[in-house]
Amino acid sequence: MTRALTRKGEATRARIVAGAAAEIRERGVDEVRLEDVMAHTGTSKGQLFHYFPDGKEELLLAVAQHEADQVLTDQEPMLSNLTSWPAWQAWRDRLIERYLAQGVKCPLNGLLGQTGRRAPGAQAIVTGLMWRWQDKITEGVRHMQSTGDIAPDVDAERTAAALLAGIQGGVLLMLSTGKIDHLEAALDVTIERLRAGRRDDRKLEEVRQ
Amino acid sequence: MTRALTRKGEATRARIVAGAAAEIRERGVDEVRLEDVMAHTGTSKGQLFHYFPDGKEELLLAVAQHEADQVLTDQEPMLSNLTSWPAWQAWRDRLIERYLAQGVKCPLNGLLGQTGRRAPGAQAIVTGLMWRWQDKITEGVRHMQSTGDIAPDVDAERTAAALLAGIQGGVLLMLSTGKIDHLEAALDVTIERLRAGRRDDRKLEEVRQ
DNA sequence: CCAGAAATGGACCTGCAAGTCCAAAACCCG
DNA sequence: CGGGTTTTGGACTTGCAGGTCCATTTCTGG
Repeated sequence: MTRALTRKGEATRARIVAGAAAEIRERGVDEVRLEDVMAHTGTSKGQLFHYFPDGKEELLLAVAQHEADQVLTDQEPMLSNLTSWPAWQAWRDRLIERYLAQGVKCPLNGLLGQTGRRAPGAQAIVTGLMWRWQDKITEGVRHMQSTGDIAPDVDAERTAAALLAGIQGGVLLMLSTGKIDHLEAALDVTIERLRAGRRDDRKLEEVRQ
Repeated sequence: MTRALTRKGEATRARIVAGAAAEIRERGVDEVRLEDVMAHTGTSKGQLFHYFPDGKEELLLAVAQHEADQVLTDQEPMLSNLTSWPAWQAWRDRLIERYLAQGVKCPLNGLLGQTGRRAPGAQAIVTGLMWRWQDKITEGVRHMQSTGDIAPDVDAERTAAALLAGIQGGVLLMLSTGKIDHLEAALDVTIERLRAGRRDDRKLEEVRQ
């Protein structure tokens, strides 16, 4: 019943989701009409409601999932290999690069605020994304602790939460200011301090000896 | 010409803005119809368009300004007196308290994403708010440096940017997770490290002597 | 090649919410 | 008071975007 999609159907559905996502990134959630999606993807209204019987809401949900997946994928393989300071730097650079390229077009922007109220499901998708994201960072911090690059008394979970907050806020501020400074500051200050804290410890030990 | 409001008119206008703001906080920007505002403020359509000739857009702009002003006001007098560690703590506590009380109802939420595209003016309002906010924090950091509580080599501007990003991200994450953990983590980790950095320096100096 | 199912196109319907308009009431000031 | 202005109420218009429907075409499996 729920499974009745031909290969062609599958393709069309994917095309609609991708097109809608692009359109939303470009114009914003509430500026996008179904008609825009149709024009942009070369589909008809019949198709839209064939693949998304619940209409716009269902489509937005699919787009949300699509975009959320993309966010983490774009950070790989760096995000899953935060095992040395150069690796952290590479991840940091990738983030900056990605959001610089993306500019003001943030896929999650609309998802959080507006869509979040409309579709309760969207909220869940975003929340899930954030958890996964934070888990990856926590994992990275723990690994650095295991190699002695980060002091063992650092609360990995808490630090990851703070760093994630900094990233999200940095992106958010980029949306209104148009500059990437806050994202850079949040990333660099946090990472620098993680390193510096350890370096100070070492200095302390060196001096004490 | 631009000035033709009686005291009564002034009052009505203010009532409309305040009512609309409340409604938006409660239901979200795009769920609020002019009719809702009318019902909630006991006004008629004629009045709405009398005080806001450009309609919804102009009203939203007025609401944005109203809310933006409120955000900083709510942090006073702490925000303007970040002159000791207890003062920083008091400010931090005020922020947490405020956002805990506010819950998921963030006035800026809609302003950034959705309204930002609709009304270019709203973008400017939010950006202005962020600048003023960051300036206050920078000032606080500088003051702490002048009293020797924060190391002089700390980049005040950059640190403030990172802290502001953390706050914004923390609030944002609260909107989707419903928990205040990220905001707490962002504030505490950053402030703790500002203090710890200095403490380490002192330890270093003590040990060296 | 042929049923039956899926995919497609597009005309049509419908409801709603922003915006218009004007007449009546309240108000201000000399 | 009284004339002019502001304020108020609410009926009416309008456009639009989401959603419905069905006829037609294309695909799939045997």
